[in-house]
Amino acid sequence: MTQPHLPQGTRDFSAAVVQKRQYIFQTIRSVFELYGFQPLETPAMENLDTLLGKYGDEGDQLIFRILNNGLSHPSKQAQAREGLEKILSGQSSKELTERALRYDLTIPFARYVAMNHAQLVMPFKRYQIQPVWRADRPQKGRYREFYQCDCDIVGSRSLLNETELLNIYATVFSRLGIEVDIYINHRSILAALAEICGGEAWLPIITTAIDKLDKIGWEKVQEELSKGGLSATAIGLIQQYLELTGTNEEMMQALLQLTNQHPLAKAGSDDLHFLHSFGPWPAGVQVITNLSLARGLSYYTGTILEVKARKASMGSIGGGGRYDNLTGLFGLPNIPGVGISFGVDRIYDVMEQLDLFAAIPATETEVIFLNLGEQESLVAYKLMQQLRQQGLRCEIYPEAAKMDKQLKYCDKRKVPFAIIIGNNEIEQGVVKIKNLRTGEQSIHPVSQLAADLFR
RNA sequence: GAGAGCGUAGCUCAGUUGGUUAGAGCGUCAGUUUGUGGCACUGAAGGCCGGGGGUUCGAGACCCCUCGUUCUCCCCA
Repeated sequence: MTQPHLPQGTRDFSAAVVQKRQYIFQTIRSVFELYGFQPLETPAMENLDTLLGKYGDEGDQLIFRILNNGLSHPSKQAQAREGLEKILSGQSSKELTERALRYDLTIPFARYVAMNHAQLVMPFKRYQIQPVWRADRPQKGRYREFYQCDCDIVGSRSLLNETELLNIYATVFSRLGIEVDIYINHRSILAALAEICGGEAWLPIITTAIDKLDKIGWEKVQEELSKGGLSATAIGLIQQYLELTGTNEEMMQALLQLTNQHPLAKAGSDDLHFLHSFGPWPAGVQVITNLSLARGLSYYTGTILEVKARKASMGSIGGGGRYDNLTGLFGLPNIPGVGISFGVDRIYDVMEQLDLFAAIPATETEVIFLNLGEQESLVAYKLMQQLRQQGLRCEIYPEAAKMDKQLKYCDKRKVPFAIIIGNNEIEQGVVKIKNLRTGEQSIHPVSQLAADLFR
């Protein structure tokens, strides 16, 4: 018998961790609801078809696939072998796997909207807090099972939606006490850049390269661009683009000059200008135009945003953007949408790094009844139930162990009060309350117990 | 998909250039104290040194394989 262990990249959460995580969930949920979003839950698994092709080639590789059942049945074996050949040659195989664990919450949401649009009141605002799974190699801040908290608005092109999302980010991180930079950029600006560099086809190469600027520096970005086949002139232009600095106002002006008033650049710059007009943001929150922000997911078409914690070493703790035609993938064209996501597991790690959990009130047991024997424990049990009725968190020690041991248990559990009911107390119709913090003991008539405890 | 580090008691870790019977702190259990915790003292239990193979008179240590884990790149929350 070997030691049991967890699947790679997953975790158990002990009581203290769960309470802190719940605090984060609750903060996010309450802000979502404050802004008028309604909850949605979707299944852990989706049909593989629903997910494939939505996240790029690398994303497809990271989808956890679920093996079909019943493959060993004689009637299925030939198909299964056929399927295996497909898998081995890098294709996907319906014969072996037709379902997969969800990779994010956005695509299942798009699937839901496509299926239910007739019933939905547009613009439709939903939030969703559920785990997602990715077959990534785990490392710091990266897990194979983690929670996302998404909120999206579909059926509206208004920039007020982006404004709402920025405010949701600002409110949540302000309430959690995390100082953040919210970076924003616009796909139209990147598209303009690509067109000037030779056409739309260059967009993926340019975006993936410049997205790494902060991490690998211009030299390496330049290398990657030239490997990707861009001309020296184009690379020179991109360099000028990335060197634009200053306030949003200044950057946008320089951008328009650089792109020769390209209409796409103008459109993007107008949007960013609008979003910047909504400050000031809460203390500790900054909204910053970052022209090197690109984001990998290909379905974004408008505003894109990403959140980084200022004082922590951690990748992005949130991200999102506008997509014009996500439900088009499921046969429902022309439904625009915009949404953001919170990465709870990374937010937790950041808060742990920065020691921001101090203020969370714990919900622990307030009273433990000591067990001094069979008869005594029955009396204690009845009293305990009365206190529970009144909302006091109580427990009884389940075994008539030595009092020494029971008190040590109370001590370790950090319970503030122990109640002692033995023969003596029963005969006199009283209970003894011991304050574990001070060591003081007091005698109370049974009828007075609740009143005295709540005082 | 590519690369690096680390696996010794329940936990955190020592363990010298390879050398007797593998250690500490914390935790657990028992006792000092049969109805009174925290502190202290005494004692006990607890290890195939991740697994397999190899080198050697001798391996926790060195080599190979493997599993697990952490981290970096890629990508992402």
